[in-house]
Amino acid sequence: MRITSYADRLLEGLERVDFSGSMKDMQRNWIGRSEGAEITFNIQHSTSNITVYTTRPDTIFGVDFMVLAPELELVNEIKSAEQTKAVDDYITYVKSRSDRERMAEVKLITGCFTGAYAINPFNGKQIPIWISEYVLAGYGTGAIMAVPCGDERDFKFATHFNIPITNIIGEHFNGKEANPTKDAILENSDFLNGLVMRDAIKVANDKIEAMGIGKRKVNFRMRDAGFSRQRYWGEPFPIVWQDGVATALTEKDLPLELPHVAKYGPGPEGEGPLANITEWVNTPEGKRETSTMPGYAGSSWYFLRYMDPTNKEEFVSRKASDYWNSVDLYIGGTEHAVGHLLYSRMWTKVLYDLGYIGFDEPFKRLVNQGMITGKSFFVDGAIYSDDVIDKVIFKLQSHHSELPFPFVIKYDGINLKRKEIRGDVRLRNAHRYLDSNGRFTKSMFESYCEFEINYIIDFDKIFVDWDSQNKTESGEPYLNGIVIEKMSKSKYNVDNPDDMVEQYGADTFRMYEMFLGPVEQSKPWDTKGIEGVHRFLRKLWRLFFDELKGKVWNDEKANAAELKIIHRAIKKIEEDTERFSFNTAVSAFMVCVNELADAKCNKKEVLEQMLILLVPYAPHIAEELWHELGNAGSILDATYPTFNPQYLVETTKEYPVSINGKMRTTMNVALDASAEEVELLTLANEVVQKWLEGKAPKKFIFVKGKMINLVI
RNA sequence: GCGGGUGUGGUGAAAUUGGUAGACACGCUAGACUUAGGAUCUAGUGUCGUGAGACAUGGGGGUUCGAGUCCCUCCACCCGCACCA
Repeated sequence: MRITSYADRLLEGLERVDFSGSMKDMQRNWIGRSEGAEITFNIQHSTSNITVYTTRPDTIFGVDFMVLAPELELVNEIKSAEQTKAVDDYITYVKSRSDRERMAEVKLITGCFTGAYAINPFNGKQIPIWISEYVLAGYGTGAIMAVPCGDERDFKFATHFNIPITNIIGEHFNGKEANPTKDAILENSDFLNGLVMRDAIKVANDKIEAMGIGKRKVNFRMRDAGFSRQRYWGEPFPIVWQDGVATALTEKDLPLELPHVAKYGPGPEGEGPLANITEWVNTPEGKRETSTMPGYAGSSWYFLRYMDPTNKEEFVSRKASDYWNSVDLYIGGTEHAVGHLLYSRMWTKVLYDLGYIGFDEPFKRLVNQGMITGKSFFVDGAIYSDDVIDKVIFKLQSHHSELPFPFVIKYDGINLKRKEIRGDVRLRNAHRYLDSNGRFTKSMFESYCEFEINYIIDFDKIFVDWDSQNKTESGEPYLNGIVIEKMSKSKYNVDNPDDMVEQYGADTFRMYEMFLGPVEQSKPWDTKGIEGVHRFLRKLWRLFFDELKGKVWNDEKANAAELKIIHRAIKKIEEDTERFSFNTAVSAFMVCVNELADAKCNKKEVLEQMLILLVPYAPHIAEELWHELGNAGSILDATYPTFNPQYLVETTKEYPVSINGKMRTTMNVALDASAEEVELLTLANEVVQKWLEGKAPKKFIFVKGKMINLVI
């Protein structure tokens, strides 16, 4: 799927949407637009040439060598007779290395001289051509011009292989490290001499294009995406094949649905599971395509279908999509930043270009909820008895997913020995075995092991070896290798929400998630606090029904104090909800319920207002109590309460009184008192007089409605 | 390495515009009611100090009558990306 064709528009569209800065950065970074030039170099004693991509054509006179990706066919063409063996050996070496190894050993400098030379088109200088795995075949042209005085990797490469370095930036280059500046004045650079590099880029590009040896070029890091999967779960392609020709199904045969299958095994010759269902694959028109679409196919446009879900003619009518327009608010995680959220933006643009919808960005506003983090426990090594070391190590390396646990050992009581395992070893699901202080102690470890392993070994040794400083008050040792990280099945640090919903109900769970902290922040998951929210909902219920007395709610008229309580809540909850501050809104509900309980207010007039506010936070209990109050119809159709400021009007304020900025006492003063009146009251205050010690204050500061401060 | 974010009690956090730091909860300590409590209610709970008070928002500096909030600087942790020429 040619998402690269939309790269520029995907960048441009980011200017028009309300996404977080980091989300925009991640997408920009992923698209990875760079402006530069392609320059073609002739090769000495050869009719072939090399085209490199560079963003710094201004450094063309600092080129000391060229580097090709080892995979390029050109390498075999140009390698000299003397270097053939070395080049072939190097290519073999590169092929033997996995991507994993390459990534893990970025700092390892490897490479090989090809024996060939390129010619600098401006000064005719011979430039040795090397190959190295640090140049990627898939980006740009797979070839670079190396400028060691200005590029860190080029510099390290040159130093490693003793390639002489040309300095084109004078004192800006110290010979010890590259300087990637664009602000230096060029030297040793022929027609670019004396120019600031930033400006020289344009001059060099103009000259390169005028000479016909290259052209300006924009590159993207983003790649096109494969659009088929050898899997069962995914939309099937409405395509049949006959004699190698693909034909689309006619509309009367749509939609094409997945056939039901008994099992999902892979098909023959690496095909997907659908290939096993011959009665589905073989049609009179030919063989069906057996690959299915990737996950991002459906997720790229489902929100459009929601606008017109029963439409049998089109995926969405223009009338419906014009009415609903793009999504006003999307709440989702950053993990979709460069997948789903980029693909759906592209699809929307495609559908817009085809005229099917009238907007080209799917989501107007995007709020990223923070990740829920979990505690993971690690050990950096283990103690084994000799007879099982080999077995355990083998299991670690070859069956990592089946790894039982590094302490699965038979301890013979004598032959203990510490064996380092490469990398930390995760104690799977150890977070379920913590003491009340969240520590993984020796006794918790014992219950953990009974569950996981067959043999128990010398615990004291493990715990003491780990860190002898870690002791609980009772002297019990505990492990300290805790990492707070993303909660994830693959990290074995998850808690299943279903269990909590089972125990407390969906309202409690929902509200607790909101209560944890700001939506956009990542938060540690700790189920201890859930009790507080659950208690709140029970307390709310008791405003309506008493355990012994039954119904306690009544139809009495609310008094001023009660109206003040509920209107303060209306104001706060509405404001907090508007700014996505759900945690403080939940606390406002708690304050409201606490105050109503203290005031012994069980009045329907007040309570039903609160229930309507509560709908988005605890929908089930709100709906249920709404009906208990004798209301017909759903609470969802009730009118949202309107805040009335007159219930909150105050005539006096309890002012904080500070001396030199430090709060010393408070004073109740009428809100309409003048500054002069307040000053007299302040100076007469007992606490203030004590601090003044008979002296006159240097300065009196009064901020109406806020505070009083005396400088002495 | 580059980009983004976060640091406040024992814990999750609040403080929306520079104006009473710790709201609201969890946990903990007492007590009440109870055959019982994993129910409910009451009181207390940042640290030090008998007290008046002193010290407290990652560390250090600054601006201000006043700083969690603004400025400079350093540190730690988390999340992305990572040989992108």
